[in-house]
Amino acid sequence: MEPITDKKKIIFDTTLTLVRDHGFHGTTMSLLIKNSGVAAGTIYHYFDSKDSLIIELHAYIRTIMAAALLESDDESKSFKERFITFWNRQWLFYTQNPDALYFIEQFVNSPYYLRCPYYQNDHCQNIITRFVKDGIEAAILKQMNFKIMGIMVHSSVLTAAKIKLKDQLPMGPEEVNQLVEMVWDGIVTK
Amino acid sequence: MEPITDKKKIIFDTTLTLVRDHGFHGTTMSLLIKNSGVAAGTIYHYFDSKDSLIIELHAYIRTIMAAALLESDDESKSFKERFITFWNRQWLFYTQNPDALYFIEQFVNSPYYLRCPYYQNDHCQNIITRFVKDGIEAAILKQMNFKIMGIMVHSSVLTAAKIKLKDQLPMGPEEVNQLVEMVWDGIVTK
Amino acid sequence: MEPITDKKKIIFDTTLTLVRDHGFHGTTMSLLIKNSGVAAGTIYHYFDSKDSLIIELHAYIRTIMAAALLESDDESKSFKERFITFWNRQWLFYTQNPDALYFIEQFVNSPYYLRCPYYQNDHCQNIITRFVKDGIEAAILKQMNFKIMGIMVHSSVLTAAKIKLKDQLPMGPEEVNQLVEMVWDGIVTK
Amino acid sequence: MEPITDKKKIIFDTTLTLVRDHGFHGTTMSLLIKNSGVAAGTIYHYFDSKDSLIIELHAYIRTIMAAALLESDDESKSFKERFITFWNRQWLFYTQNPDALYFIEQFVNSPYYLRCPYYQNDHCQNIITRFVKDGIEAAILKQMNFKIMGIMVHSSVLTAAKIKLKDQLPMGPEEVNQLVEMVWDGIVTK
DNA sequence: AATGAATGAGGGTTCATTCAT
DNA sequence: CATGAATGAACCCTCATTCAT
Repeated sequence: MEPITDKKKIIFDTTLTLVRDHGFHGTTMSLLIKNSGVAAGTIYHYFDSKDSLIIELHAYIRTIMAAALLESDDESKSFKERFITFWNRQWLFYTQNPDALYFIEQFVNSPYYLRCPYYQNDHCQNIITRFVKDGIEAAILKQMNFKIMGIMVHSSVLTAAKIKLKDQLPMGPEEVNQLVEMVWDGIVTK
Repeated sequence: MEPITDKKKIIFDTTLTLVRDHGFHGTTMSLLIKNSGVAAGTIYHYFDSKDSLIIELHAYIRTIMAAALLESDDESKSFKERFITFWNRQWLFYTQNPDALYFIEQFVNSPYYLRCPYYQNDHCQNIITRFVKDGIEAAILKQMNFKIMGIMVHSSVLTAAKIKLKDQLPMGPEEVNQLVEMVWDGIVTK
Repeated sequence: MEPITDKKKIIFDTTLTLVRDHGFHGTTMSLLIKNSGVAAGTIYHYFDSKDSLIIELHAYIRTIMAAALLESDDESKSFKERFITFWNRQWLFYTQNPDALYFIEQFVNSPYYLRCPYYQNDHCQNIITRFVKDGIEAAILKQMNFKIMGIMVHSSVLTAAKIKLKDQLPMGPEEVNQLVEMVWDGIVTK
Repeated sequence: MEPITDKKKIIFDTTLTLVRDHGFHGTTMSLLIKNSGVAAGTIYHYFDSKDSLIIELHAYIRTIMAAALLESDDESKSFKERFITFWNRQWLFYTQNPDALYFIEQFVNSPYYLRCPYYQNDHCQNIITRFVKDGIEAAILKQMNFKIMGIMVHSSVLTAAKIKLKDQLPMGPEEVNQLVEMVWDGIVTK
């Protein structure tokens, strides 16, 4: 990925905020122009179209997210401990980047998603999936399709983060621990 | 709920299909007019605006879904068996009504949702939540906030159904059974 | 003119109020339907179109106005006294029927007016004009085109009434008397 | 007042013509777009809405009119001569700018007018009113509310111009002189 | 006579996008 | 690189009007 210029970053960040506040549909180019302070022509200098801006923004978020998730995985620890770390790291990313979460949720459930080149083999969850795969092969986790299990685990993070962000139910450290235990109990071999 | 006139039903059904094919934003009134065969004025005779059509459609789907889920719950069976039945019934509804699933997913992740009167206490999942609550109180299920558990369980159905509908991973009866077991193992008291 | 049925009167009166409140353009058929409580079909039973409703309403107002103005003209009085009576009668009609005044003002300045059969020889002011004509022929009033003088006199009533109705300038009996005197001094032979 | 760009002037002029030909209501945006040759988006680049276009156009006409009326007032002449000059200048403006006259008449009798910031203290007639005020204070004119007299005088010009433009009654220099004399005789102290 | 559901042309307006500067 | 005036297709919606009941 080419280095991201200042203008591009401004455009990305503004779009992200707009999508959170006005939804996908409500994020019009004219709003983006107004809020970013970047001229129409300039935006079209960096992006072919609104669609490709959205798609590139999605890729950009994935890059950031991947960086956040790939921090040191201490292989000396137990598998369960490593799983909990993975789950929490993803949880942290989503809860600390609510704009990104909201954007991704909208993106994945929109026709845009179908146009992504990586649409097939990636649900922003490759990392967790690969880890899960190892667990299944080592017979620590239940014997089932690892991709399905990966998606289910990732979905549990996503759902938990959305509950947290909606701020209508208690979701402190205790509740989070309960949740990870619940997910772990579900996937681990009995 | 008042009886739904023919015209209203036609409008609802056409909208549902359109949202699946073109997404929320791509479902324009002119498309709806063309595909439903109902005149613009007529649509606005029944609905105040496009927005309220969408919101009413959501309420309509929920009514249908509730009816599908509330079929006889055999209390003589074991709690686990009853849970599996609940899970499967919801799964069936989503996989047999993919338009509804797609619509709901878009709806819930859009600014529309915030405007629903029932936004607070209902995620189209009250039924499963109430059941889960009983299980927790009976100490069959883990001691945790029942609303959170309800949302998590419902989310597992939703995610599974989406995997099925995307049709890129195997999701036959066997996989479904594995999934329900996985979810059950997660929530049941150890 | 045929006797006016109840429904017709309701429609007329509602239209008059609507035109005052929302202006000519803002008086839509659907508003009229809602406010009058008369069904769309019924309105179209009595009137060919919105245009003809408006035009008939204008004719209706003129009939009412003519009746109000044609009250006994005491020919034994002096010409000036009779003039003042005429002026005041017209003034009273306009100030007591502001809806009618507002309607007429809008009507006369709209393309509707051109379509009136009586457009040519009547400015709702025939009565004053005929009276003025007598005064000119009797050399009491200045020698000039009597139609022009009639229009000018009528215009003075209209303008005075509008000032009164706008209620931003003092317009009590004294001011009205000053005004009639002013107009009289203008038209009377020196 | 900021300098008016070419596009804005084209839009103004086209609107003025359209309002004369089709009335206020009949001046649709699509007609304006077609006749002006300016794209829809461009019109909305300069004006917030059709309403504000109309309101700004009114302000624009007033500016032009004020300029036309404010030409040299020779204070060495007699008050009557100066009055006649004022009256005639206003008369000339209206008869030479019939579009403007027709527009103003419609505007003043429409709900738009109420939304003007200058609605209260200005009937496009401040100039004549100020002049009249001086005459009253100098006891040349009758003792009465100067604002009312100003409105009445202005109304006489307006009515005379409308007679002229309707072209159904003779309104040559002679008739105009008769009219000014009539108005003067009305307002001057006896 | 009276209703009001149904119509669809046309209303005002916004949109993503372009291009001369 | 950057600008923002200009574009016109397409948007949502309202309108006067009709007609089966």
